[in-house]
Order: sequence, then structure tokens, then C-alpha cells
Amino acid sequence: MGDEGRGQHSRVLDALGLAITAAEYPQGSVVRTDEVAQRFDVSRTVVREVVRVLESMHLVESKRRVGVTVLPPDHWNVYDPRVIRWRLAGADRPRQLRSLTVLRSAVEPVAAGLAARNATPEQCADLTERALGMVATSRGRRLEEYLVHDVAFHRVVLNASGNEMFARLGDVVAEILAGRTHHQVMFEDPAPAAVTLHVQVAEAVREGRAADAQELTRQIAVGALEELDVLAP
Amino acid sequence: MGDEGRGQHSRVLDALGLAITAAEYPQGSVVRTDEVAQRFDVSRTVVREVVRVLESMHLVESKRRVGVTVLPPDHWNVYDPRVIRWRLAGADRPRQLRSLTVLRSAVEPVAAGLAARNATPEQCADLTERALGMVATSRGRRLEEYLVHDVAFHRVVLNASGNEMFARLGDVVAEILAGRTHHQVMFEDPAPAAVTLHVQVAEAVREGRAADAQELTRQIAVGALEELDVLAP
DNA sequence: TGTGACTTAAACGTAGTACTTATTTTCTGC
DNA sequence: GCAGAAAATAAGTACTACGTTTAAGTCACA
Repeated sequence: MGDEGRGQHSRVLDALGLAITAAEYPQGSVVRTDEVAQRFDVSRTVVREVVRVLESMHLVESKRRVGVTVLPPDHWNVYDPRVIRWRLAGADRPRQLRSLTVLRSAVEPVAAGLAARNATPEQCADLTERALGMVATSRGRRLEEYLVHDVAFHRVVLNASGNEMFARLGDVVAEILAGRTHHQVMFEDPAPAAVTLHVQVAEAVREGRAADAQELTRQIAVGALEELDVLAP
Repeated sequence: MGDEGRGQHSRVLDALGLAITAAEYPQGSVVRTDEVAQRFDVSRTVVREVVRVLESMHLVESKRRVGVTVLPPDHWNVYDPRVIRWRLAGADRPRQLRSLTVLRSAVEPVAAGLAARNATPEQCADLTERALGMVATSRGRRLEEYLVHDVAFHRVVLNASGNEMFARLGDVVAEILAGRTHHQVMFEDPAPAAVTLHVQVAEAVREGRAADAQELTRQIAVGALEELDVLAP
């Protein structure tokens, strides 16, 4: 899943990013690079590189004679996969999960509609295979296996849309689905209705029925939103 | 619009980012940091910081004993505003514009629907004002003034949706609209139909008619897509 | 024909120093 | 006493030089 490189840089970046998104450093607070260097026992060079990356995510701002200032959340690059992961790992996980699911509900139906027009035969086959995999693993508490198929299914749809902006949301969807299985209370097997919908989407895409693919995917999204409402009111 | 800081770092980052997204450094090609340092006449320190940022955007990958490798486009963080700007400035501007417009067409209708439920009175007033501003500047080649109102209008809708992921797309929409006015051939005044639709969206949001706001915004998006089809077949 | 040891290239990381630029403080002059 | 200018200062910015680590390449030996 993650692409955490090894080395001091990644270690400090991850720690700082996590701390900032968790409001451990509150918005507006200021730190000096030397402090950070000492805190993590690394050279100032490493800290500077980390700060430059955090700055590129608009998590902080670095100004002379004042230090490194934590920016308010509405400046953050919330589409950066790393920021998403940090926030999902932190305290406002529910809020974040809701934002992302709403985004999904807007994007995925349109993506499915496009996929019905643009999907290659290979992608259609892949989609059908994944849908069948979901059916096969939808009973008997095989949640991990189900998750793999579910993630793959949605990735294929987003890729098959032919739109790179949609395709890049595959990671986001993966995080959401993984989060639902792992963190949300999900003792039960997935809802049969959802499984059926996935099979129908695969069919609609294969047969080029764009409107149907869109509407069916919309129903999946609605289901995901309702599930959130139940679990996190 | 831009937040280009001054200094060596921003200069080199911008130059390299532009060069990479323009495929001047083709995918898979490798450079050494010393080369870059010499090419831009800066120290390796600066180059290293730049590379770290480019790495965080997944534009490049830096490995020991091999150098800095340019990653294929499907790895890029295409939601990073800087990447978007670089690509819009480069050769595949039309492709990029289309991807972004499709994204808009998926997101904005949903955002407008949410705005109809969540918009504050201030936001409603702002929206109405902007719509009237668009009407007032829609004739007589006052394209620049029109653009300002148009961008502001869409920003308010996205913000009023109450979803942070939508709100963060304000910059993207601004880039698209600015691009249309400045680079696309747009000698004529904006289409009266589009202007009317904006006024109607403002009304629908103000009166809490979510479904109408969504449908009207969808029509605006469809118009934008058709406009693209005409200008860039 | 491998397979393990050696070489080496390049990034990674540290240390020290000088430059730049805002901010803060202090000093002037009225 | 206070407004404005000059000096002190603090912090990021940038450069250089050096040692460390990793992995690609190479060569020898079985």
C-alpha cells in the first residue's frame, strides 16, 4: 500500500506531517528548524528538505526571521495521498472519511459512464472477474479477500474511464474501502444488494450501457453514504 | 493567482517541473544532481531540496547509485496545483484542459446540490452578486471583468458545498476558466444561455432547491464540454 | 555458467560558514 | 516624550567540503 521510503527524510516527514495534521502543532504555531533538528536528532539539512516538502503541500510556510508556521487546514493540499493518509490516521478520521466518500459519490458514477464507452475488452473481462470474486467472497467472513476484489473493481472502473484525474483517485478509493473494513465496525458480511450492484455495473460497462452504468454506480455510492450515516452520525 | 516564492529554490523547481511535465526530460530518463546543479548554477543543496519536492509529487524517483529518474505521467500527482499549472503551460494543454473539465462536470453539479442545502445567507448573497456581475459584463468584450465574476461564482459554490475536497477544487476551476479566456480563442462575448444558467443556479441555491441547482450546474458543465469539443476536436 | 567478492558511482547525511532579510531594539533629533 | 532612522539580531537561505550507505556493475574463481 504505502510507499514509505526508508531513511531519515521519510521518518521525519511522516512524523511531522502526522503531528501537524493531528493538530499536535496547532494552526499558526511556529517552530524553528534547529528545534526540529534536535527533536529528531538529524541535521538541519534533513529538516530543511522536509520543510520544503511540507511547504509544497501547503501544510506550513517558512519565512525568514520568523520560522516555520503551521498553516490553517483550508490551505492544505488535501488531494495529496500522503496528507490523506495522515488525516485518516488522525483524530478527524470520520470527517475526512465523509468528505472523501462524498467526492467518490460525485466522481465514480461519471467515471462508470465513461468506462462504458471507453473500456477495452481486457478491462471488461477484469471487471467481470472482480465482480465474480466479490460474489464468491461475500459470505463467510472473508472480508479481506472481498476487500481486495472491491478495491480492484473500483480501480478498473476509474482507469477505464480514460480520464487521468479520475484514474488518480484509485488510491483514495482504496484508502476509503480499506478504512471501512479495518476501522469501521464491519463484523457482518457485505450487503448482498451492494454485491449485486457491482455485478450489474460490470455487465452494463461490458455492454456499453453508459446511463445504466452511471445510475448503478450512483446507487453503490448512495449505499456507501448511508452506511457512513449509520456508523458515524 | 500564483504563489511563486522568490529565491533559487522556486526558480529551479519551476524550471525542472516545467521541463519534466513538458517531456523535455522524457519518461525514464536519468539525471544526476550535480548535472542539474551545474545546469542552473546552484549548489547541490538547492537541487536536493528541489528533487525532494519533485519526488513528493511523484514526478521523479531518486535512487542511490542510479540518479534521479523521471517517472511516467501516470505516477504524477495531477491534483497538485503546481503540476496542473505546469501542464497547462505545456504542450498537452488541450488534453489536460479536457481532463479537468470532465472532472468539473462530475463535481460541480453535486457541489451545487450540496450548496443549496448548506449555503449561508452571506454565501447566497455573494452568489447572487456574482451572477449579476456576470450579466453586467457579459456584453461588450469585457472578458476580463466577466472572468473575475465567473471564477468567484464557482468558488463560492464549491466552498458553500461544505465539502473540503470540493472547496479545494476552486483553484482548478480558476485555472480552467482563466485558460479558456486567455488561451482559447474567445473573441466573442460569453453565450447568453450560460449567463442565464448562472443566475438560475444562484436562485436555486438561495431557495434551497438542491435538485434544480444540481441540474442547472450540470447544464453549465455540459456547455463547457461542448465548447471544448468545438475548439479542440 | 553461475555465484560470490570487489569496485565504484551516486545519493544520503553531517558540519561549518557566510549571506540575506525581516523584525526588534535602540538611538537620535526634534 | 515621541516619530523616524540606524543598528543589533534572529532565523531562513545558500554554499562547500567531507564522510557514509546502497546498489549496480565487474571480475575472478569454482
